[in-house]
Amino acid sequence: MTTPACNIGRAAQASGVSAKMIRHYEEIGLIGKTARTEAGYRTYSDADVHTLRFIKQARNLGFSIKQIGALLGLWQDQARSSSQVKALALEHIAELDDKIREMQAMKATLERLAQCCHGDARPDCPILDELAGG
Amino acid sequence: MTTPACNIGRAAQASGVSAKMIRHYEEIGLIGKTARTEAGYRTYSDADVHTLRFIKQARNLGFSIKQIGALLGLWQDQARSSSQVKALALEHIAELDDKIREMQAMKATLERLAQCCHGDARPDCPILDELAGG
DNA sequence: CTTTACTCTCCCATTATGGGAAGGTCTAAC
DNA sequence: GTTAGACCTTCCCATAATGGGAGAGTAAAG
Repeated sequence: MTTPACNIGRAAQASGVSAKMIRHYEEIGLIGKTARTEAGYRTYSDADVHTLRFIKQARNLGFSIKQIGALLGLWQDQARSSSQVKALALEHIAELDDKIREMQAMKATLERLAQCCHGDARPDCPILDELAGG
Repeated sequence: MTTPACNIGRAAQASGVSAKMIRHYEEIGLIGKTARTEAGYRTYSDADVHTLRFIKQARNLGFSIKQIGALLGLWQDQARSSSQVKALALEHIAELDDKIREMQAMKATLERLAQCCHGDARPDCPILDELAGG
């Protein structure tokens, strides 16, 4: 039962990862070296495409490439413990939370300033005043 | 009244922008070409340092370099209208909001998955199942 | 003078993604 | 059979903002 293989273009379409990125992931070692035809074309089995979809999903959730490498390792490790996976997820949740809070603080400040700014033809502006250290 | 001038190190300390970044901002044209001593050392007037502090404040609020370029232009333009400044601020607020919402969505999904994951020594894990497209 | 602290310019790295060029290959239609 | 168009290959460049470090010159203080 030879697994049906496909080109990089088809793998890209099927996984949602661009061909450019698939090559990149191979280059940086996130995925193993891909099988090639005699002519040098990369070929992807269903399992390969599945891996790419996994990566895509993880990227959609904001995991970094490094984290995805760890997730892939756990995914393929039958002896993993779910606590390891959960730890990675919680770590990422904490990162997201930090960034969210940082941005919310920025947004709150900007909204306050924008509310104070009359926003008409006159030049005086509390936003610029704040930036200038007023 | 010659404005007291200082080295890049002092300007960095006084503005909160690293020397590396100050040079970079000059290179990309965010700030004008800096005055030099005969030996080639950059010198910064109080006004220059003030500009750097402005940039630092804007960075703290998450404005991009491009946006800061626009803000600097308005700051130095006596004929500006506050509506122009406000528009930039509102644009940036909208960007922040998009990113915040995106991250909150990621976080919500991850929290849901993490809650479902028992997080013990067993290998089965809904987080991996989700990434694998379960 | 010599040491120490500073500065200069270059080059490289990061993170994730894409654009584009120059050239080889596959396929379908003629 | 040949050819056009779609696809693939590698290689280089670019983005945004920041930093590290090397090698060489300069400033200031001992």
